[in-house]
Amino acid sequence: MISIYDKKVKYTRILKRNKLKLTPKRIAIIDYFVKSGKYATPFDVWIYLKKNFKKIGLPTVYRNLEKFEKIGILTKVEGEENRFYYGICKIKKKKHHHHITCSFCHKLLDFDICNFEDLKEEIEKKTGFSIKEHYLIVKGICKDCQKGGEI
Amino acid sequence: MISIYDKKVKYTRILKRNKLKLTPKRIAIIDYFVKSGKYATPFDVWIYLKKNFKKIGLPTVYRNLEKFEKIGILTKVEGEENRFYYGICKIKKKKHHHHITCSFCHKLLDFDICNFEDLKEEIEKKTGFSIKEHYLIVKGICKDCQKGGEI
DNA sequence: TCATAAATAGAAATCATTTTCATTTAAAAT
DNA sequence: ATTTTAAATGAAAATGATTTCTATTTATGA
Repeated sequence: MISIYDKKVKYTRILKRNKLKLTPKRIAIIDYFVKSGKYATPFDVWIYLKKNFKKIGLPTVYRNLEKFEKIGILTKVEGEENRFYYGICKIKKKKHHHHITCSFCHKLLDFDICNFEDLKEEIEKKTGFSIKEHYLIVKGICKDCQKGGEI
Repeated sequence: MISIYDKKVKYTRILKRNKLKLTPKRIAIIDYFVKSGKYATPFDVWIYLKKNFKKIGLPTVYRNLEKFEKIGILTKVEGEENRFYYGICKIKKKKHHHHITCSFCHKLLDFDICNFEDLKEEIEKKTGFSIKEHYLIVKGICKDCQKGGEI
């Protein structure tokens, strides 16, 4: 098990390798995701950063999340209501996976269960399409929300 | 096989039954979907209506598409780039189905092939979620675009 | 320490969608 | 057929997520 400190070091190294400058805000953003372990919207991250920085713009958050996705430390997932979520993907490197979201608290989890390949050919035959990609979006109630009312 | 004329009559009847007034614009909107048989964005529909009506606002299209979905003559599907598509669903009444979209021309088709039930329990066990719904989103190249270059 | 390219703030732009409100209209009541 | 009235509409403005622009600031390599 890697410590949170080691994780931060690790992510910092990735920033350097990708020639991204190491700014306090970037460290705070990574920190946020490492600590929470959850998926969050740019707005969520912004709210968190405002506690620690007098000046912090929402565009900065958007820009950095986008860059972090590009270099592979965050994963971008389409969530509820046309909003995008970012998070550190738990599934190992690029392994095919899908997402499940909680309808109450909007929590987002990864899982690597999928049986799409069994269907692919049948769908191609029926629709005439040549299939390139697929996403399975699953919604339900997460463990926490099943117990405790709303959140 | 029902004629397009009969279809229009049928949809008109549904409007009446749902206490929606029969306006020329509503008829034109239904007409559009019956004729084209495709999924389209509110904007697409608006462009079409502008040819026949001097005054036609985009909000009117949005409002009507929303109502038509509510009473069941149209299906709303999330498509590419945060846009929603509406169309007359080919799959019979409320039968479980999914959607496939063309990455080139954004065409959208329904298909009723799905093997999610085989996975459900496994995902619930792994994530702790109680699953309520799922969507399979498939992307590829449609028959037309496979042949003829771009569109 | 300095030079410079990258990062940032703040404001404004975008773009799909929704709301508001005054006007028009379909259809129910007369 | 005419009146009544609730629903439908147009036009403008609001919304909300996201992006772009530009001037200023800052991390970092020389």
